[in-house]
Amino acid sequence: MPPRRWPTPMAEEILTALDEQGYRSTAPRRAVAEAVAARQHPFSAEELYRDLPRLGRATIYRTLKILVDLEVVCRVLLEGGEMHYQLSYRGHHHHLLCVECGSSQDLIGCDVEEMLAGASANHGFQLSGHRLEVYGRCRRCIEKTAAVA
Amino acid sequence: MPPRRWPTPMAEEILTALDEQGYRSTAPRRAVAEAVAARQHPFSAEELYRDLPRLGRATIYRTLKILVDLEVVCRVLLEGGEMHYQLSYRGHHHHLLCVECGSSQDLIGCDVEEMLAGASANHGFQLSGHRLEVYGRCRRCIEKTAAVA
DNA sequence: AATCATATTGATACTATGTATCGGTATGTG
DNA sequence: CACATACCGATACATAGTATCAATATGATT
Repeated sequence: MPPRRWPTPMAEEILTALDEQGYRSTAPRRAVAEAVAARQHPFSAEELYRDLPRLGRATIYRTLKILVDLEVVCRVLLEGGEMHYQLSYRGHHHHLLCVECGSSQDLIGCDVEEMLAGASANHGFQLSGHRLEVYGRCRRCIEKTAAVA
Repeated sequence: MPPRRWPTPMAEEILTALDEQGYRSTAPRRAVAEAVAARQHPFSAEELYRDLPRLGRATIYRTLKILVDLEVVCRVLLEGGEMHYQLSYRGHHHHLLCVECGSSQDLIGCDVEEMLAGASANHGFQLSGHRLEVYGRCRRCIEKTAAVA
């Protein structure tokens, strides 16, 4: 087993992003960075709060908001309408959300933007943004079911 | 001016849809149907409640939920995350939402489904649904700005 | 038209997901 | 090490719903 690094590499990236924008390095923010980095699946703000009960609820929401602004974390809207958060690479992208295990993977090879631009133009509509979430079952969950049957 | 019809044609369609599914015709439902039909733009449940203060809040939400299930009304997610509702034709479709005037128009000539199916397959992902909202400025608002300048 | 099973209502309380305020504290800059 | 201020946590408030439940309205039946 390799030695445990502290802070975790992903958490460190978050903290670096904060520092670059002039945000102060505080204990609550370091704790949030670690907790966010440790999550494998999209999580709700309240779940994060439960992970970090010694922090104030407002601090959780405030910090998440900053991280979303910095595009270090992105928001993911579940099928039922619940808002979840997830560590993310910067830049606009979409998610394939597994409704069974809750996992998320980035959707690549899908030029929605271009298609929307064309369709919008036909409506005389000046496109400024969009939101797209895709729901279904991931490969792992499909295989799990197949194995049982 | 043509004579005012009562109930309004659109409201009548809503009430017919309810009746067809065995829902009872009640004064609150008739009031909601009229209020929904009278709305030109997507509206929030709370706005509808303000329009109909004599109805209970729960009734507003309950009735909206039924209408959404019947696909007579559809849910529209605004850019800021607020959920709005809108009278709608049945079947899955998407919206072009004007961030300036709040209007909504159905997006046609955009085969998102097909594109998503292909992209999902490449990820070994079994598609079951998606959510897409498009934000920008409608033709009317673009022209309004152009006229001023 | 009166009866009656039950679908529906509205009041209320509760959950979830945030935002605003504000006195007190920690940070990092000079 | 002083100090301005960014940040914190507690609290209250706002919005968007859902759950419960006693009281009532509906429509089917007689």
